[in-house]
Amino acid sequence: MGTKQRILDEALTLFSEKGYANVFVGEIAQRVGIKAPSLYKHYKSKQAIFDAIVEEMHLRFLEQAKQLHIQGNNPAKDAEIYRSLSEDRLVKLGLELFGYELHDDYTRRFRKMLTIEQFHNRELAEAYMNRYVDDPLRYHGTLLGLMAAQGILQTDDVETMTLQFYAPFYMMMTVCDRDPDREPDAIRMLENHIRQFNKLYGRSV
Amino acid sequence: MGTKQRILDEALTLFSEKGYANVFVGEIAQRVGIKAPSLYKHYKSKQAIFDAIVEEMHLRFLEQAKQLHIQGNNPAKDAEIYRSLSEDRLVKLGLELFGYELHDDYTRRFRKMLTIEQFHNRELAEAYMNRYVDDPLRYHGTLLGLMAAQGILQTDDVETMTLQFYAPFYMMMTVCDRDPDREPDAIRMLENHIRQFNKLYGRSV
DNA sequence: GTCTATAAGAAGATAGAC
DNA sequence: GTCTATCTTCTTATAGAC
Repeated sequence: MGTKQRILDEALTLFSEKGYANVFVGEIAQRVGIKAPSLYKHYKSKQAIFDAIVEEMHLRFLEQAKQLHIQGNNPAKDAEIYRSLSEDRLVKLGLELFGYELHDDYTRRFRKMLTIEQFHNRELAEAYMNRYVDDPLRYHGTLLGLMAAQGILQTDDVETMTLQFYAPFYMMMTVCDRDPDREPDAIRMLENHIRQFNKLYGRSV
Repeated sequence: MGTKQRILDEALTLFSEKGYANVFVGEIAQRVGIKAPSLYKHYKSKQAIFDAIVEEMHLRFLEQAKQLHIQGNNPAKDAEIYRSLSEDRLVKLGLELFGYELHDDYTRRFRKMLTIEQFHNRELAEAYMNRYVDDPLRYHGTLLGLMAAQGILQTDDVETMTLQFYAPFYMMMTVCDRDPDREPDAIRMLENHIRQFNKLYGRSV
């Protein structure tokens, strides 16, 4: 990794742990293994580093959202896949998605940074909500909606069903971000959640 | 309100909007209507202001948790009350609790401050989780558990049922903290959630 | 308790040699 | 591109008059 990218990487780590204002340029430089003034050959200011991180994050989020959309673009097929899934397989899929959010290093650090900075930056608040509320609700809404249309799940209110499916994942994610030690318990609870959801909405047990 | 309390009040507002590091002592003083040096007659440092806020918050949270516990202390009675509740009344109760969290000024500002500062202060992360994850799960768990024991709700897994009940409230709270304009929609969704929950777990419609 | 003036120090950023 | 030395600005905090 080049120096320029390493600066972004170390800065992101620090911003996600302490917030922008609590990170000093010298600190970033030190981690990269250079002195603070050298850093200014790569970025013209501390703010420019932050902006570059945000831009990189937007690109990644956009790409990930697009991939979800592509998958969601052939929804009949997706729903067909889900129809044939055993409950165990469904649990595995759900927990894999959760595990990815928690363990993908960039994703996790971006999210923690957004959590800290959201209240004094409207753009970041929107990014957070798109990524962790609206996009997932849309994606799972499409999928669960198709399963409902096919009679795999039974409901006359897909929006509410989707909220009930996704909200526990969201909550447990914020818990594990704060305290990674709670991950095993979170996984256990989410597994029970998926099985229970499956039962409640009428899939065979 | 005395000057000493007004300092805490204005500081809390600023900390909840920008985070500790982005707030300058002069800014707090200005809002109170005094100059920065005068502020040091009331608190010996910026950190002391922050600490006083956190202490006040702990006291409030403790008291509120105690009230929940007192209510939860006669759980048979509580469950009996819930048994006789109409669905409409249940919806109203749930949304009132939600509205309190959103609109009570101190609570809202404490929570936003905690959200910002949680990652570089373990004590604050714990306070957040107690207040917004563990206490509510315990409280609602007790209540829903009693309703299940009396056959008002039907489940063999109270913990999961409680997660499914509470998580949507939690998620919508974080949404409204970021963008208060979304509150009407959040309320609509939560109302649907409560009704659906009520149906799914077997209360009469 | 509030003010003005100011000290003390930290942190972002630049100059210029190598 | 990296360094040392330095500038500038901002911010916390204190001194001392009223």
